[in-house]
Amino acid sequence: MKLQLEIKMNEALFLRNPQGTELGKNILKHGVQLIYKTGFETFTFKKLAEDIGTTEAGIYRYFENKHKLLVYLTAWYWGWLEFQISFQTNNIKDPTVKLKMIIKILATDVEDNEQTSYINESLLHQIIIAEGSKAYLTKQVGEDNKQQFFKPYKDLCALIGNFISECSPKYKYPKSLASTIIEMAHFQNFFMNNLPSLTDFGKSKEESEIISFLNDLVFTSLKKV
Amino acid sequence: MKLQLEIKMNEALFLRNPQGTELGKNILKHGVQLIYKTGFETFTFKKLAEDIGTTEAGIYRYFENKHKLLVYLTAWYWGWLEFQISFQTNNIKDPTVKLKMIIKILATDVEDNEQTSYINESLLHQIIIAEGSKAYLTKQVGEDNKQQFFKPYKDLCALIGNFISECSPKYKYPKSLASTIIEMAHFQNFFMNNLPSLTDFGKSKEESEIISFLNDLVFTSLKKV
DNA sequence: TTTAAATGATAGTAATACTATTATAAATAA
DNA sequence: TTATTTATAATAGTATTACTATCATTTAAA
Repeated sequence: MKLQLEIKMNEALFLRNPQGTELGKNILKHGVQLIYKTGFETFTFKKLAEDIGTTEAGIYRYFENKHKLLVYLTAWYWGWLEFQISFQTNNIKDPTVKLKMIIKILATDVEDNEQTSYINESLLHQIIIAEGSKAYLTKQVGEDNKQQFFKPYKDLCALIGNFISECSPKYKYPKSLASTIIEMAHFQNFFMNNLPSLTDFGKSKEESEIISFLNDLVFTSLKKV
Repeated sequence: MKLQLEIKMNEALFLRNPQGTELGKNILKHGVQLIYKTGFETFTFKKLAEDIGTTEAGIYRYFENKHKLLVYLTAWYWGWLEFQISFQTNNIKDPTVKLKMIIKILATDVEDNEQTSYINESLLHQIIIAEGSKAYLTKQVGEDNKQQFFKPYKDLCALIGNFISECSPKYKYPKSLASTIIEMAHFQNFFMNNLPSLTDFGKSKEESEIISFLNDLVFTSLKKV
């Protein structure tokens, strides 16, 4: 049995549902590849169209502009990740164990390059590390937020925050600690690979060290006071 | 006595030293204002030229492109901040007290809008919060790093890392904790104001709470094990 | 089989991100 | 003081980006 995972996306993110057509899926697939390859700044719909073998106008029928595409991809990623987490931590009761697993999932490169989906999650994970913040670090963040574009991210953050509170009901900053974990799982990875002196992992470049760092950070904070 | 603070900048960041001429200073001054107002994405040299009352070509004589200007401003900011820190924590011996002060400086909005300098540090601080990461979240980060564009940021991080090690010599992740503090001082502020459910400060919107959060994060981590 | 939906092909516009040239004003050195 | 460098202004021009519009054709659904 091969099950195609279709993540329900916020309809305001696109003009035409890209998950519903061939061209749409190609936009997502090649979009991920091209953004990964060239970076978001130099990525254009024209280049993407050439890559796919369609026209610029064709892509504009799906996405209003490249910012929307980026927000779409990040939303897709967070939705996908929450699914991964709920799947992998299913049946685990101990919130401490659960939190540890979440940290590991967050900070581990996605290798499982399953071709089930039109989106290469491994590349998308790299995109989120390097470009993800740009989805909200804009002047339109308020508008975008009103339209619920960041809901998957906020949901994940809330989920993690709840486990933190379960672990340590008296801890005062569960949500901020949750967003810190998420952001740092990515930033420490980016730093390790690109600005290594900002981390303690520059030599080894092992993501396992990032996991240790985050575990230390979280579980000393939660040590029942 | 009114002393003009001139921060020595990496020469590869500009074509002509903007701190040395009137137009140059205007580019910095109005550049900060305009980036603050419109956001980095919609900011262009043309608009900046109109603002200043000069021409696009005039600005290109100082900066190769807007990315270089952003990197310049971030480098200036980190240089300025390190000066602020070394000034304000001078004569303090206890590394714990020092670290606390640094966290406070990092997470406190710059209000002191002194007109000594052509750069409005208060606005620049806001720019760093919202746009700062874009200086290094690019495909050219490796090149830019080779040219030492991020040295002021790395120096500050090293400085904080050293205080962390002084506080707690056995702590294993001083640099990563330092970069986490720096980044989170800004990100939690951005989240608090724009995506409040990612923090625990959405109601109050008090930066003092961010400081408490960071202090808790750091000093539980450093509790002599 | 009709009709609608999706795509392709082509064109066009305004703004962006630059480069180049030439003239002029202001500061500085001889 | 004049000569000369340095900084700026004025203008023009190009390639690319970020779109919008139109119409023909293919594909799929009713």
